[in-house]
Amino acid sequence: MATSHSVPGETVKRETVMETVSRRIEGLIRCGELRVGSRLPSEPKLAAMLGVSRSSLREVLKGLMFLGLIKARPGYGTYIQSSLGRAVGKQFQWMLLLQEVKYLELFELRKILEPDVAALAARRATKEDIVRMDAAVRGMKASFDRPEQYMAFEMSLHEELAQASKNVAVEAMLRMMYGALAEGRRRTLYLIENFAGNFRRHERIFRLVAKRDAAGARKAVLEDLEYAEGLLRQDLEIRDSLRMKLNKPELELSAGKTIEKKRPARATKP
Amino acid sequence: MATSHSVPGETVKRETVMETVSRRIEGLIRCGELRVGSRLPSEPKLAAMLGVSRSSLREVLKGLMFLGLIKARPGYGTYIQSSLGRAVGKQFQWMLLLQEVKYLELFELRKILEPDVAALAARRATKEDIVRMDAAVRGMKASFDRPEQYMAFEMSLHEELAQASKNVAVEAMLRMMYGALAEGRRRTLYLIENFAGNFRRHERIFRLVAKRDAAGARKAVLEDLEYAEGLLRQDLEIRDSLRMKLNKPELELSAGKTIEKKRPARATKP
DNA sequence: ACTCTAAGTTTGTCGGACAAACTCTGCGAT
DNA sequence: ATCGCAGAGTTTGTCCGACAAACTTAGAGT
Repeated sequence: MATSHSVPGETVKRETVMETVSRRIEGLIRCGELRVGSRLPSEPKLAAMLGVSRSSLREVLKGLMFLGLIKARPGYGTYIQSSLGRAVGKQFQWMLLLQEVKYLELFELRKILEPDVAALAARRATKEDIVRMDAAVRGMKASFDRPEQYMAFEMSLHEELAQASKNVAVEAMLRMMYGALAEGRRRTLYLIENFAGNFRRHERIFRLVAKRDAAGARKAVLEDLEYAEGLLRQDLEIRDSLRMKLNKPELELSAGKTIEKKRPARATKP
Repeated sequence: MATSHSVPGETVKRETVMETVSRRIEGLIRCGELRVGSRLPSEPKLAAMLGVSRSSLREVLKGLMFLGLIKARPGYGTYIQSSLGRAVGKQFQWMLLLQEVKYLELFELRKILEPDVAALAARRATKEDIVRMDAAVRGMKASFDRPEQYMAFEMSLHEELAQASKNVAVEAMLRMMYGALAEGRRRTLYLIENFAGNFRRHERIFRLVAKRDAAGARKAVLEDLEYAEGLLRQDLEIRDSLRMKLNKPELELSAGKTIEKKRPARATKP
């Protein structure tokens, strides 16, 4: 690498429109003109204000949409969204998809984060938080025969715990991980042969948090994670030994396959 | 697709082109057609393959660029990037900008993550990792009179520690935090009156990691973080008491005075 | 063998046009 | 007076075509 020695000419690196517009919008937020919930001017107006074309502006807005910063609705407008929306953490999903991150690495991260989060929750959870956690636990108990519903309630319990930590940064981090883990959890779902045991561990976590036992909650979470990690290791070993490859290519790059639309088929290139 | 008519009562919510294209590209990655370093077909070709216009495709690609998944260069092409590029973590910067996350919350997160990361690094760092960390420490020692350079070397040390943990997920998380913290660190820079003390704590961390003393490294990192947190609290108190407002609006939204006939005046009632 | 020009490819930006989706108003019926 | 519904108006979604800018590559010239 070492591309830092580009001494000759000091490559000016002209600012692209994307950077310009992004910086201007950042300026609007910084000076208080825009905040969470604010409505942006319509695209033609904003484009005129920023001195760029609507096409270029739209590309930037689309980028901000992917980041979950704004949300646009036809006929309504574009609004600045709370960053805790569901869009947070797409990057981690892509990393998993590209196999840059292994599931076991995510579990190691969980073992670092979640015990302390539970400890924070034990100290800071409000009565309302505890009520919602209780609802999640009851939901789990009533869903032993519906695995997907059970997992949904378990995820809900984890999210409530994150929220009870009263730390938005921690909550955002956990949301990222959970988003990435969602698929993995679906794959290991069939491995949970013992719902009663899983439920017992989670109920114990909830009870300890409700009792404000930070140390106990921390320990209980760690135990649960180590059990789940064991399941994942089993799953990975099975997959490794079988080497099953049932990937169905959805689209080949080398084929000029087009989607039929209501528009007349364009003359495909030679 | 053939979603021309919708079944009453079942809001179909037609899939937008953005979702379609994003899903198709995900499929290309999933089936192995695209991987890190791969080159995407040129925009006109890819647009034809996916059956969408280049404009729509470009908006999606721009979104993926904001996520750091791809990088485009004029006259060269568009390539799938490693997620560990610098683009990871923009979301956290926006969250900070929108004041949804407080700096103190980030420090709480750091106190959860970094001690364990240092412990991991102490166990897993390669000789090369240690050499690079040593270089960073030496750089710090030689930059007492150049604050910005000193901070750069300190940041480098933190990044090397993250890399030495040999956990990409952990590394990505830390990179996000550091990206968001960069601005905050710049603001608290003038508060570091004692570079020698700061250096001593960091050098101690490095020595413990090099000695494979995981427990010691964990404790040393926690101490450093608590010292830095103290500095941040001082800074915040000063700002709070002064209430300095020197924000210069870069652009007014209400510039368009041509709207006279009807003022929308949406109150955005809760 | 080297340099520089030229062509070709690819992304960046622009402008306009129309469709789709939504909000809001106002009219009419109950 | 209240409710329902159609219409107008606004805003985003998608498409098309064109040109500029930036880069790669190949070839001509020295």
